[in-house]
Amino acid sequence: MSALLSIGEFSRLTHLSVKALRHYDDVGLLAPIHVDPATGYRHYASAQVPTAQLIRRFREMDMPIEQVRAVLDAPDLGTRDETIVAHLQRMQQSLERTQATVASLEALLEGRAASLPVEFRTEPRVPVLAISGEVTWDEALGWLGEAFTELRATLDAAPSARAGVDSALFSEEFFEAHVGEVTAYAELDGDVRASGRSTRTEVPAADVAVTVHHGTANNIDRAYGALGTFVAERKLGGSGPIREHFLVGPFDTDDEDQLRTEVCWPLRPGACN
Amino acid sequence: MSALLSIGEFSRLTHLSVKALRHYDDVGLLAPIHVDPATGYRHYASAQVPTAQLIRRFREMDMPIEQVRAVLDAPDLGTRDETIVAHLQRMQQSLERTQATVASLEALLEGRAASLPVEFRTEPRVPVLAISGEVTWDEALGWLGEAFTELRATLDAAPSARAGVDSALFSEEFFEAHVGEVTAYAELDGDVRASGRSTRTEVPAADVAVTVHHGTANNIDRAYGALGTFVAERKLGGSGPIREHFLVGPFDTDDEDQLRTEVCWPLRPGACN
DNA sequence: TTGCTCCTCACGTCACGTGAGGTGGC
DNA sequence: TTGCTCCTCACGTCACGTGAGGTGGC
Repeated sequence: MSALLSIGEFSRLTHLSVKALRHYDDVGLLAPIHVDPATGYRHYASAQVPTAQLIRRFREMDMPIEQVRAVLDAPDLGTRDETIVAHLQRMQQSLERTQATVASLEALLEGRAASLPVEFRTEPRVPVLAISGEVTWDEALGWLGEAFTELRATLDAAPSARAGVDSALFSEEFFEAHVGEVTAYAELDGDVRASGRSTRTEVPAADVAVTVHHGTANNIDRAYGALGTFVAERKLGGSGPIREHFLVGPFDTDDEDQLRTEVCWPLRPGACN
Repeated sequence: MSALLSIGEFSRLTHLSVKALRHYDDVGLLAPIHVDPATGYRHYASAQVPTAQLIRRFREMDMPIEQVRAVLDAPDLGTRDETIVAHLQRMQQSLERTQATVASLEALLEGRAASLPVEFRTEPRVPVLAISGEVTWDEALGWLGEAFTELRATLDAAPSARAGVDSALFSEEFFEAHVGEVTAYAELDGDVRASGRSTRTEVPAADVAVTVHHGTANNIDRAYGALGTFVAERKLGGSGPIREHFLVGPFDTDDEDQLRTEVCWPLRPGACN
């Protein structure tokens, strides 16, 4: 009862272009039920129309082909729905990011410079509980959140051991290649037993220029720009990782406007003299 | 006063990767103010930081580089804001499309087949006022809207001349290549003077299978699938453009649920006997 | 027999990312 | 002098679109 359709007919039926159908065959997403061995002609079954319609809808939502395959191959409804919901959440987050970007755009377009007060400081060498890893730009916020959650769980065993706020080191490579070493850490005062990914180590001393960023991490480039410009124009720049101290972090408040992040820019040796 | 920065420093300052900065130089979006002729080393000015931050934000919203360039080069604030608003509207539309897609997904996932009643009909050859053009898939809805607006303006001069609802012909190529000839037309009863892009012509007779699609054009593939499957399984399929009659179209209602579109699938000669 | 449909390469698109292989500056 | 930073190709990615050049089916 299921009729055989040429690729052109199937295209008109499903609203997928012929080129797209050939591509879906090539990548094994939607293979015609029969291919003539002599001519290579593709023949689709009318029973494949619903699958094709699903594919078209998922691709219209920009779901990657690998994920479409995962949805189609899902062994049960729960798995399938999870994949779909995960994609929707990503779309939603993307929209929210765009909206936040638009909101932050106006100040930049009007040329309102973020004239941030800069101070100098010598950060001493301190013992810390730390988690390090190779992290990509896009996953950095999530990675930090998990790392601090883990550090906090470990520190709960010895609450008096913590001597500083959640902090992080970002390697130069992390900024320049958008993938590189990131270290989440908390300064220690007392003793604590490392567990999980966390290790006891030390953060070296450094002369730094410091400014405080107010608000969400999405706009922290403005503080970086102001701080880096300030340092560069005075020829004070050094090398080494950039530090951030989360004076008021996501664990402390749900109000993004209340967030406070200290950005510490490394100075060349002797810059503070 | 504006300091010179190496590409690495500028990267850390602006949060743009080194690779991205080189690319923006290659395409002429953000050129360093100085390039060492001997070594090829790029040197950026700290005064370029705000421009870089703008670029980063626009790219974060997935604005194409050509549009970012247009925004940066905008001769006045009005032009600039127009470009930005246009991009935001596209983002918004994309979101709305996704939401609509999600809504329509459930029926498909649950396998609820659209069991649409199909009837056969012989469409006679009729005189029409028509606008034709090569149209791409994505612009089709907008093109049809403009075409019908223009046809209606012309028909206003002779209101009694119209004999049918807004209709359209879609070439096979339009479905198979997602670009091809589309014709918007209205059947004529009396005389009318063609103007603008519109011409007086005729739509040929055709035996067709017909079903009525309820709701927005985004889901019309379901009617196509049901109708095309019906025709194919009975081996009735012919060639030629597919017709749509907008029984209740966007000019008639603002309620998407009220929309009614007749889809007419061409049959082979003699299929109606 | 003539178009027409379909086929398979091969390359282009977009905004970079990923190495490879090599040179100047401190 | 030794790394380190920076450089330029050349190619990969993703989901197709765009021809080019060629063959079977009605």
